[in-house]
Amino acid sequence: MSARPPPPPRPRLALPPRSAAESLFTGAGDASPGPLTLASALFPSDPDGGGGGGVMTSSSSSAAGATSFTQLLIGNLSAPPPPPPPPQQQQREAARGGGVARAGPALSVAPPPAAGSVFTVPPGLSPSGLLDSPGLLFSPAMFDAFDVLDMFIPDKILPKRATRIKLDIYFVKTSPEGGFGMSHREALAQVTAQASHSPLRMFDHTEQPSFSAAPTSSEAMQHMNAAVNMTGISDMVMGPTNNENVAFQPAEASQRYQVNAPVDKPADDGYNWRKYGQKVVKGSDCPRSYYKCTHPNCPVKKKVEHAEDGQISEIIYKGKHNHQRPPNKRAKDGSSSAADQNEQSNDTTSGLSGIKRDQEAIYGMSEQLSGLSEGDDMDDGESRPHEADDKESDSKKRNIQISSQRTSAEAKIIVQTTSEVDLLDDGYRWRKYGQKVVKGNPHPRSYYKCTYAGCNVRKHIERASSDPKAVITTYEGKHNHEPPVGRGNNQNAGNAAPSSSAQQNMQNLSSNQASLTMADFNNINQRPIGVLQFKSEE
DNA sequence: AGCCTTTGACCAGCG
DNA sequence: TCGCTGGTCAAAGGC
Repeated sequence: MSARPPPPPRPRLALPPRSAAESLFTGAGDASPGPLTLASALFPSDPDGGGGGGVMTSSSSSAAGATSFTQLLIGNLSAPPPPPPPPQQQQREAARGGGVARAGPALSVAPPPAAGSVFTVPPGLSPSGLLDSPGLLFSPAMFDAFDVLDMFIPDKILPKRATRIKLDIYFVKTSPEGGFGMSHREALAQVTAQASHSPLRMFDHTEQPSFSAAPTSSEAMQHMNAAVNMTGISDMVMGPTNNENVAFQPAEASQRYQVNAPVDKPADDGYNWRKYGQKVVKGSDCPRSYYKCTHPNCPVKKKVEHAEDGQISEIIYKGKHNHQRPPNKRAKDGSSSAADQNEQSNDTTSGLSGIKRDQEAIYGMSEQLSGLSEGDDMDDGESRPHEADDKESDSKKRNIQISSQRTSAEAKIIVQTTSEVDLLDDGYRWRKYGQKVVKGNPHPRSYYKCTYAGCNVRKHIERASSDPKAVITTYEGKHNHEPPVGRGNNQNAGNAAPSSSAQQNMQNLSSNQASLTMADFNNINQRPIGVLQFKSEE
């Protein structure tokens, strides 16, 4: 062991004694604990509590210096930032923790130097900056902290360890280049927001809590405005400056999904469908319609569920078109469809109304993402339907299903892909508030809520029972805010600089980032709480 | 005439 | 084996 300069003082996070954590799980009150409340509860001033090995532990005596999480943050923010370590040191630190060191702008979460140490933040790094850091990546070793959490959470709630790691790697944020083009996750988030421009309706899911995401009038107004100003999915996907590809960066898979986003989509998805069945499915009073693509030998089907008010509540695409999009019927009478326009140019504008464009965006996104299911190498551009022939087998293997859902009350988008990280890191900040293992699927669903104050958007992430790598993310509600600075869209314009002042940092932190911080640091901690929240919130 | 929807029946998977 | 459920078929009818 070569002598390493003693690191500067770092904030330390410590798990509370078991009793403290249990007190949370047992539900001390109806009110859901806020992130900082959780922080205070989970990171009490008493550092001598239980816990064990792992990243976040209280075994370190130096943890006595840490009081509350807030104080930790304050302390970190207040301390004059020492000069950042040289890049070599950062890399060493990243490698030491077993994490994936990625080139990125000066940001890495220092992995635990040794068992029994605590989660550390590199010197000069503010918590908000940490969260916003494109290069942020929690090392696998950090997930060992879940060992500690095993003490607090019943086995029935937590999945097996391996799965847990996968699930909670969600808060890993990767940036291969340090800079961010708009990723599909961000585009997806925007799609979500746009998808929800329509009046909202409550979803009632079987075997899962229904989410109340009733919009406020201000939200509705905001989205009305957004609808007016909306420029379409192409803007979302391509980013503000150019037609950059949208790169999918699955954490576990090596394939790189990529979308050269078409500009706009027709009101329908551009294909012709024939309804071949309708069924009332269990748990829903609304019928589900089954459609096939009318193109000969095209295997694509879609299921459309309707809400009670007759509006489409869910669309699930299955399969992939093995043909080109047929000419739009409307072209016959002289008006080219958006799909036609889309194929003819990259013009991002159309005269469609916001809501209609919204719907198109969903369909378009679905289609684009559906194309993503093809092949492992998407680097060369969009996988279009007519390219599917030689990739069909691969498509079948992946069995990617993309669905977009909208109702009069709520918008849902389901994307099943092999990438989990992308789906979680959609540009917004999420707090995990629950998890549930549903019948027929050994993998738990995870429930997330947007951490932005007053934002009711939620999403749940479900693993396919057949393929643990396949993740279905369902968005519910609509964001009443833009993606937080430093994540999401802002990443397109480069790396968001941390707030210049500690005060600003704390403001940001208290409103959003601290929430995410705690959600990230205590993902599992919050699960049981979230389960309890289901009842109280509904 | 062609295409689509409707709708009851049928099939397959699963517990 | 039986019942349940989701998915599909196919005849009939409508546009």
